[in-house]
Amino acid sequence: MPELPEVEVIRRGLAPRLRGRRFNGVAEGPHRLRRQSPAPDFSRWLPGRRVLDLRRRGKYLLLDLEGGATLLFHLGMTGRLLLTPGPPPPLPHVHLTFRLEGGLALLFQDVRRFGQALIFPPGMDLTPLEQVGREPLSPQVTARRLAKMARGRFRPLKNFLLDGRIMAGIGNIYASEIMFAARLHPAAPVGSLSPADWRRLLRHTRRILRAAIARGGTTINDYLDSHGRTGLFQLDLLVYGRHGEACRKCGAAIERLNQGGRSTFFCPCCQTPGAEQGREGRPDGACDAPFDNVSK
DNA sequence: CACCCCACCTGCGTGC
DNA sequence: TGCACGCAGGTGGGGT
Repeated sequence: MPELPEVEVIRRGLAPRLRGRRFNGVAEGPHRLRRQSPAPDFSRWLPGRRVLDLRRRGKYLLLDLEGGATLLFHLGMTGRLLLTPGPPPPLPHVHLTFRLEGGLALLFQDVRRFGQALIFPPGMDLTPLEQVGREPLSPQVTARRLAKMARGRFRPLKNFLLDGRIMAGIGNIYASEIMFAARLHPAAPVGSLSPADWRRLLRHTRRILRAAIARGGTTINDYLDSHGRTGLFQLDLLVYGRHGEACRKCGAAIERLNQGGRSTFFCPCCQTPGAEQGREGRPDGACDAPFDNVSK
């Protein structure tokens, strides 16, 4: 579930309440996450240590602890980090309960258990981050660099966007939204994009990620922030989950495509392969749609 | 190396 | 009502 914007919203929600706060202890649930440190490791490095800062890398959330240890979280598809002021409520699927000073409890709840919670002792490499690509919201990513990484490659644009080793943090929802905004077809071989395509793609990537953060993320089914609140960006989605509905720009029916076992949503009219040049300068809604599309 | 595919889980909506 | 099936925001390991 949580992509870059959702993890960033969680980070911003937790940071002011966790900074400077000491961990007391940890309790495990009956089931383990896909990757989860053994309880003795948490017990060794958490109790008595203060949280110095919270960082995000891609979809990973990192808590820097006093003394140099790092607590790393990944929320997988359905993970939540909930901070409760008092005794934690008896919620289902809570796999870790971190107790902090002042009576706070940080709960890791995850229905599908694809999430990760790992403690790294001081000085140890954060191995999960080694493969994480550059931050799309940082100047480290440039259109030129993306074009270079795509040169000579034939993989579909959608797969390229979802490849976290290239740009970190883009998931299935925002990939579709970004390609729609940039008017690029999800199956387009990445090596075929022009420099202008890459500039447009990066510009919309940043715009959409920032807008989603400002809206508190996207809640489809499960996502809640650290206060237990939903996001609002689902109201701004233009293609994701809108299979069969009318494109908001041209009226054509949004289509669903299966790429690598995952759904991609796109407008067959606005995102026609190779049609970009011919459309420059034309207003929205002026693509050559098949006819029964300005409807509903 | 580049790329594909499935496994890992539970829950929910749909259609028969 | 019940049941089978498909699908869901993520990685990561193994195969071609």
